[in-house]
This record gives sequence, C-alpha cells and structure tokens, in this order.
Amino acid sequence: MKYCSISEVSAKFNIPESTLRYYEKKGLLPLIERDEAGRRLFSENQMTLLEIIIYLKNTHMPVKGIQQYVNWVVEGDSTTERRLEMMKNHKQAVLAEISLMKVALKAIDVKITRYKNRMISMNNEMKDQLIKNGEEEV
Amino acid sequence: MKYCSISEVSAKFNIPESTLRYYEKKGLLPLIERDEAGRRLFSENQMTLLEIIIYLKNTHMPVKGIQQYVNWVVEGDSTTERRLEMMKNHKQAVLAEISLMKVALKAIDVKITRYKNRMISMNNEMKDQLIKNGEEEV
DNA sequence: GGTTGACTTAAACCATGGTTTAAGTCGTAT
DNA sequence: ATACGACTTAAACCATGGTTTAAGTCAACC
Repeated sequence: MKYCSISEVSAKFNIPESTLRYYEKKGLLPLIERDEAGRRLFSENQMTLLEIIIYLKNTHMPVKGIQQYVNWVVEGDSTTERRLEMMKNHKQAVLAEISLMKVALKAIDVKITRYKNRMISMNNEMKDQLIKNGEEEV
Repeated sequence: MKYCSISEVSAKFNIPESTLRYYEKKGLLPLIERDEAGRRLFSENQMTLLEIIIYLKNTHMPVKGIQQYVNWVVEGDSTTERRLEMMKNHKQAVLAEISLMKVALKAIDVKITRYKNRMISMNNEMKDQLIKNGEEEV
C-alpha cells in the first residue's frame, strides 16, 4: 500500500492543502493516518474516496450530504441500501439541474443570436451612413 | 404597460420578496419605479430582465457578473458587443460545467450499479443461509 | 377612527465553504 | 548546530448570497 503526503495529494487533485485539511476536519476524509512526525498519510483508499468526493462536489452535493455518505462508507456494508438510495436521489437531482441549465442555455443562445444580429445591423447602418456621406460629398 | 407589485412578482417567479429587494439593491434590477406610497412597481421590461437574471443564476453566473451585464443593458446599444462576448463566454463556461457534471454522473452510476449488485449478493447470502439452516434442521 | 395587511428602510444576522494566520515541530542539507 | 522547508494546530477571517429584524408608513376596511 502506497501512501501520499498532503502536498502530493494536493498536486495530484489540484486541491489546496488547506482544503484537504478542512475536508478532514469536516469528516469528508476519515481515518487519515499520520507518520512519526504527525504528518498526514493518504492511503490509496482515501484517494479513491477523495475522487468520489470531488465528483459529488462537482455535482453540488453539500458538504453535509457528503459527510453523511462518508459516514455510511465507514460504517460498512450495513449501510449499502442507504447509500444506494442517496446516490439514486442525487442522480435525479443532478439530472434536474442539468436540464435546468440546458433550458437556460437556450435563453442564452437567443441572446447571443439577438446580439449578433444587432451587431450586423449596426454595422450595416454605419456602412449606409458612409455611402450616404459619400454621395453627399460627390 | 402593466405594472406588478413586489408580491405579484414574488409569486410569479417564486422568489422571496427579500431577494427581489436584495437584487434591486445590488443593481440587478435597475430603475424600478415607485407608486405614491413608495411601493415598487415592476414593469414588463423588468420582469423580462428578471427572467434572464434567473437563467443566469441557474447557470451559476455570480451576482457581480449579472451586475455588469445589467449595467451594460442599461447603458444601451453601445454595449452590444460586450454583452455578446459575455454571453458567448458564459455559454462556454456552462457547457464546460455541464460536461463536468456528466462525467461525475457516470461515476455516480458506477456507484449505483455497485450498490445494487451488493444488495443482490447480500440478499442471496441471506437466502443461502436460510436454506442451509433449513437443511440442517431437517 | 382604529386596526389590519402590505409595504418601506437600514442594518444586523446567517449558512456555506473554504482560506489565512500565528505559533510551533520536525527532518534534512550545509 | 543551524537554517530551511514542509508540515502541524486552533482560531480567526473571508466572500458569497441571501434572510431576518426592527421600526415605521400608508391605504383600506369595519
């Protein structure tokens, strides 16, 4: 089993060390061992857990939810059903959020189209103006 | 032009009145008129703006960004190009976020599958145990 | 004409999710 | 042996995005 220091984990996952300490304190990263000097040693398992924590964060699960999930992981197989329920619910929440974002994207696209067209007509008006000025000057 | 009171807007968009007041204070809802008694009157235009603000919030644009956008809207056609750029950038950010979420969803699906299978095997083990006990009792 | 109910304000308060600071301990390279 | 860099802790601090509170105004109904 290979262990990583906090700086290695920080570099690997691109997460500040302060955040990793904060996650430990909040119970998101449980049972981290220490070396003789008291420095954290992250096991493979913990890094795998960190990976899923990052996925849960990327899908906006609040820290408290992740905390609950991690507690259940630590508790072991007796919590499998609760974890299954949690992940199923979370999946639905994420799907709902994604579709909300997609609806918003459409509205944003409408804006983009409108602004593009406005740019074009403003451009045309400028040209017309130049031509008109040209005629008047001839 | 029809105007709405704050309670009507709150009900229509399902946003607390306190939040609408906060948005006004932060400059997200500019130029709101008042009746003789000092109560807010939301115009059609402002409600259209509120709708796009909600879309921008749903796609996680920070209040400061929305503020900037609204300032440009108020400023008028001379800011069309900047608004176009902003919306194009924001669209890319949203697409990136959605794809991050979709990657996470796959990891969540893996968990769901794993937990389902574990439930099944735990179930089977229980049945085996029952059968074994049955045989021993015969 | 007094009590409701809907609104107003400024300012204090809150939750979330970290980040920063200060003071101190190791282990190693010079 | 000492200086340096990497780490430790607890506690204070911060940004974001609201929400709540307290004190007051107004219009309308009874």
